[in-house]
Amino acid sequence: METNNFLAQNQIFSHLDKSVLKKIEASAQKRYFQAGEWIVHHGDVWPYLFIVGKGEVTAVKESAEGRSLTLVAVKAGEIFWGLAFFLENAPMPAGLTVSQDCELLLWSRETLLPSLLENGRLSWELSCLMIQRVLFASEIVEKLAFQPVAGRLAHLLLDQSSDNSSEQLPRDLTLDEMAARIGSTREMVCRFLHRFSDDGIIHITRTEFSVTDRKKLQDLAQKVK
Amino acid sequence: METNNFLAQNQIFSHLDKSVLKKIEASAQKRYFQAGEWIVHHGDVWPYLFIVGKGEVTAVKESAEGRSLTLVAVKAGEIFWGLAFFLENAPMPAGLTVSQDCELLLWSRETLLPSLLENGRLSWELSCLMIQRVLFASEIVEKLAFQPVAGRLAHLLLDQSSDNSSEQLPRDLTLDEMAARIGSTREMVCRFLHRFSDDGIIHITRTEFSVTDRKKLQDLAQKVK
DNA sequence: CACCGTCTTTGCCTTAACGCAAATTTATTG
DNA sequence: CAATAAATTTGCGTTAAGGCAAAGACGGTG
Repeated sequence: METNNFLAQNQIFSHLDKSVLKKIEASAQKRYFQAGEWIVHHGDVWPYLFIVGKGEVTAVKESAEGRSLTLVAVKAGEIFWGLAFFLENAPMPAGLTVSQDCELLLWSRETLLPSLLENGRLSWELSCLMIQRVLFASEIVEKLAFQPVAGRLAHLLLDQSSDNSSEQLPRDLTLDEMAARIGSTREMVCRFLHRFSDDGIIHITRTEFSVTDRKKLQDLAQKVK
Repeated sequence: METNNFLAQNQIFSHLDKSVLKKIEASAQKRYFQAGEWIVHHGDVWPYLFIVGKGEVTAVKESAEGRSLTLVAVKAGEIFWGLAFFLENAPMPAGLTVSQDCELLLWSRETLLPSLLENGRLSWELSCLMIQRVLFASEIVEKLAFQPVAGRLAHLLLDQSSDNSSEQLPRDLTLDEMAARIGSTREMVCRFLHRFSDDGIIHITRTEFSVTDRKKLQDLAQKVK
């Protein structure tokens, strides 16, 4: 089974004995979802922890009036959970939706809890993982509270282009998706993209974009006005 | 020692054997701080976990231009930590400051980690605690992203007055402090307080306030425009 | 190729939020 | 009680952000 290998590569499970790993692996359910499907809706009680085998899952908050905010994208090899996995009967504060067709390996609370209680290291690693997510949330808060839209967008563009300095990159997010990630609207994103373009910071076409002045973009992202 | 009892009352430690508890308790340092002092500044690497014995500690994010956002208030009996307790060399994403003279019982990473690794239950409880904090952060995000200032302020007022329906309550937060909790400014808070008052939702004097129309206030807090 | 649905772009207008400065009130301390 | 500091309140002007609507642009698909 290649899955064995797959699990062992994960930060959380990597320190377990082979035997324990096998037991845990055997107790997992495999589930498949298609892009656009909801795995869980906001408010549901969902006591599962999962690792993404293939594809991508995103956690999304939604306001009554359709606006939404993407909190995190969980990619292949990464772990995520329903709140009720930890806190019984706690409803999801955000929904989970599938951004790319995916395969999940998931455990219910009852299934995994015994292993967690027996293995201090396993629980510890889980704590560390959660801390990383706390950190991530903390950044979102900071940006929402202090950075104006321009700064948040600049940040997003930097993430997207990572280090690929000045290459042409496909625009694989729609304006609505970008807006959802930075907590704004389609129109705002569009305007700022073109403003950046006018200022010679990025170059943009309908299908591609490239960062021409990475430094200025970083300045914008830093400016914690 | 009454401290023994104190620790045992905590969610995290309550399930430990007396012997383990004693060992953990013995390994803690006691530290005292005065209101206004900083325990750690944003950006510092601080590998400690602590429980508040007396007083209150708050976690605060600050922008370059003096504006600040209070993330959480840690009260007596509650636990908090520096990021580096979990992630080596990770700098604090927020500072910790003392809102009321306090006594902390704290452990360094090296001190407590062995106990965590040995005791699955202890690590697990810690995970659960962190999840509660994640949840809290998630609410902050939601409010910042979707709720206008009025809604966030309404929320704060409801928290402050908890269930004490229509009693007169002391105004123990300054406008600046309120502003810091909802991510806005002194002036905004002042204006909305008086607007609420004009609308007959609250009654307010310089030193006290009371909620006269709890339902309307809840409506405002709900309105996830 | 014509049609449809989705996405992007832009102009125009409204509102929310903020910053500054000044006036006023309250608290504190010698 | 005077003097000073801190906190509150208000007016006024500015900017950021958003909503609506209409006009392109594009990619399919029949």
